[in-house]
Amino acid sequence: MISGKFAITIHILTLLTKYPNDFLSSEYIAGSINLNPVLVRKEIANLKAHHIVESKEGKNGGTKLSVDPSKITLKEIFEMTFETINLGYAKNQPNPDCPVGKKINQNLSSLYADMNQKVSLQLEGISLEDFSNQF
Amino acid sequence: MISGKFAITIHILTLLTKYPNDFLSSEYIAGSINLNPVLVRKEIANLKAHHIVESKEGKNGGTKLSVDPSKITLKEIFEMTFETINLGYAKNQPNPDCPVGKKINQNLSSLYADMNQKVSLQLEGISLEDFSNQF
DNA sequence: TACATTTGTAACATATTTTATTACAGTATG
DNA sequence: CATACTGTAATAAAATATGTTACAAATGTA
Repeated sequence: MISGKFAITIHILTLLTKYPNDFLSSEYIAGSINLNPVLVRKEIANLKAHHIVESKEGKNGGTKLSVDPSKITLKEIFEMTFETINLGYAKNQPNPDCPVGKKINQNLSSLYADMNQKVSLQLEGISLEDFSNQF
Repeated sequence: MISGKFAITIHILTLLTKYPNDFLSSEYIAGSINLNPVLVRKEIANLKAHHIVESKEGKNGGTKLSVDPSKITLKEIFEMTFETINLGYAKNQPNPDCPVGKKINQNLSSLYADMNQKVSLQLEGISLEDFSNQF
């Protein structure tokens, strides 16, 4: 999994929104992000799985948006990248004999769930078109 | 830097809140978190720098809260751990000749700033005491 | 048809970040 | 003065993220 997936994905989608009629190659996109084309293709594979872009193989191939950028929000993009807001958990099984250790992850989970809800509400209000218009 | 700093710090502070009259050793705290005591001491060093805990060296030493847990909020704790909500940036200098590459980080920054504001508002409403009372 | 170009994907390599360990000087307690 | 702590640096190990190479399959075009 790529972290910073969201940032990369937004970058890709913004480019596709700017050139809605062209199939952009992963090489071209990678040139704008300054990232390895293979990583770009991996993120595109994810977007394809969510049916928001389509690719054409072979010569003059590439990728283009397959949805209306005014119809998709940053919240959906956020969710497509499998990202969630969280500030970490106790990774090493905390001590179950300690009242705090026993419940810490559960309580953090519920805190993070609330954080995600707040952020989702915000992201829901921003369409890909809105975001792209800033450029 | 420790990631999951927030989670570790909250864990430490919750324990200290539960035993407000004792100096807890880093070994004891590490036992609840199931983490290396040195890492616990590093996080405590940070808390000390923010004057919210105090430590005693030597035999029977340890750490205790030095503030009223009803007076400190998760927002302050969040900020003490130097964490911010962000979903990544273009790390490799994106292409400045591309209108998107040129502004992507700036636009992401501003998006993330809004996210942080939303989250901060939420965390501001939860005191350390509130959080600890869940255990 | 043959060639060039591009996606799709796997396998592997490198770099970065996190987490853990070891070590030991300094400090308080009894 | 022995013991049990903190404080901190140096180092090691593990985990994660990112980059590279390679190549099959697809597709447009000369």
